[in-house]
Amino acid sequence: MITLNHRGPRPIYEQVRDGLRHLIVTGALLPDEKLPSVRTLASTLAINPNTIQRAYEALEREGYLYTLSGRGTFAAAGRRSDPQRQQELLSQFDAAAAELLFLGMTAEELAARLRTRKEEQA
Amino acid sequence: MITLNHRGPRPIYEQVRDGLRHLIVTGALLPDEKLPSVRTLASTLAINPNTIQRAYEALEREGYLYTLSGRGTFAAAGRRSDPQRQQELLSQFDAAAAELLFLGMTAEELAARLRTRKEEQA
Amino acid sequence: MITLNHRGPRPIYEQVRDGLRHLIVTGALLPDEKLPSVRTLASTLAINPNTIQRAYEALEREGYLYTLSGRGTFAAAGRRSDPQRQQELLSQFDAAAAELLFLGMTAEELAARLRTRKEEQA
Amino acid sequence: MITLNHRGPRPIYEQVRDGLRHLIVTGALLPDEKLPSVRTLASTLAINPNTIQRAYEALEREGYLYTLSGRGTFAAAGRRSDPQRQQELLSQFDAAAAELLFLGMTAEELAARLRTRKEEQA
DNA sequence: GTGGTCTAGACCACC
DNA sequence: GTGGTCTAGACCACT
Repeated sequence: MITLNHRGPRPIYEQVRDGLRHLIVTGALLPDEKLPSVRTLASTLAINPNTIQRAYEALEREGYLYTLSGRGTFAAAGRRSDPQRQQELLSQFDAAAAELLFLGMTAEELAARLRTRKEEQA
Repeated sequence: MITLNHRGPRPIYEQVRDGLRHLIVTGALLPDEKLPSVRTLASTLAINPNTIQRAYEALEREGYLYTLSGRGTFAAAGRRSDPQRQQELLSQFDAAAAELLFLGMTAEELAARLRTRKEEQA
Repeated sequence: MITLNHRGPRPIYEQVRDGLRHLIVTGALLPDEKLPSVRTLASTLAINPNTIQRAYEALEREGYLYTLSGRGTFAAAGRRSDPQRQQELLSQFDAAAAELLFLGMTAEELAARLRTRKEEQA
Repeated sequence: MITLNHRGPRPIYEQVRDGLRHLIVTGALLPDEKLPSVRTLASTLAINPNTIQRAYEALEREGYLYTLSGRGTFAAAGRRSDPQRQQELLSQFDAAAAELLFLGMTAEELAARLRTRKEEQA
């Protein structure tokens, strides 16, 4: 489920986009699983269908979703492409890791956390 | 060195704050090392001293800096505890890791990256 | 060989048509070489024979193919004149060239690419 | 100036996007030149501001435009980045060139056309 | 003034 | 039914 914060500066469509992306990359939505229709999700989240549409469109552009016209929207399988996005993620990963290490966590703790994550997704 | 992006929506002071924090947590600025004065850094980056001041204040509030009045501003040492910040960082770490794993990276690759990072900081 | 993208909005028959035209104009299919039958190609590509038929008809209309009834379908030779198509191709050529030059490629690089292309076809 | 075809399958926002991109890459809009405001261009073209906004948004994502908040939208300078777009353009360039050569144009004619293009942009 | 976001409601093509 | 596009009109933050 996706929770929205209507206050605050983050646009709703970004929150929806990031929430859906999270569901996909963590395996909560399996490859080729159908997502709710634009209208359904819109009424579930109590927002306008256009806003959902915008999130779907962004995720399709990024390759996390695909559309079969007239049939619906589906989760894509993982891939190696888009080096730019991968670079951005590695920067985020490094920055978070560096600060966590600075704050006293050990590399072993973080590696263990990685393994847990991997198992959950598998 | 800190690079600023004057275009784009991110406020300049956030970019300065994050850039300085990055220098501190990666060990580029050692504990108790003196930072450039507000005016010096402002002229180096060609921006308003108030903007620098705001970044310094934020980092001092977060505990990454301390100020000795009349002497200057200095990098703090790690090992402080701010559970909220730590929680936020772990979320960022998990999110980036999950997506990188989805995109085909292995947990081993990421763990190796952690070790490299740790050595650079040590 | 022709690769089809079943996702995405482009009709299949257009993809087949463009793929075949590409084989012909690059010399992969020589003039008067026999193309696979509608049924054969349909089963190779795992799509409906009607779709192949539609692509063949379009290419025959454009002059890239000819059909001998009862004998099969054959690649035509070049040097035909369809000023409208040529105009369209020149527009595409100009547009792609302009953007590539804008992105930093040099006219020499593109001219060299033309020569390579010509040699492959010869 | 941009001409729109309201009939036909091409979405209007794509026509606007491609038209503006063409103005930028051919040098009709110089780097850092201000584009008309969303509302102005919308009324000029007699379409809804949201449609213009969508075109501007796409071009900013692609790096052909940049926005200074509250100030306006400006043409970006050429760059080398986005290898994916460059690859796509090279494919279009090759496909158009191959068919033009097949139809009887010579590599010299096309190279001369490239030089003309380059001069116009310079 | 500028761009950015959101809502409401409509129409289309495809299945 | 599905996604995709467009219009109309509103509100926001920033300069």
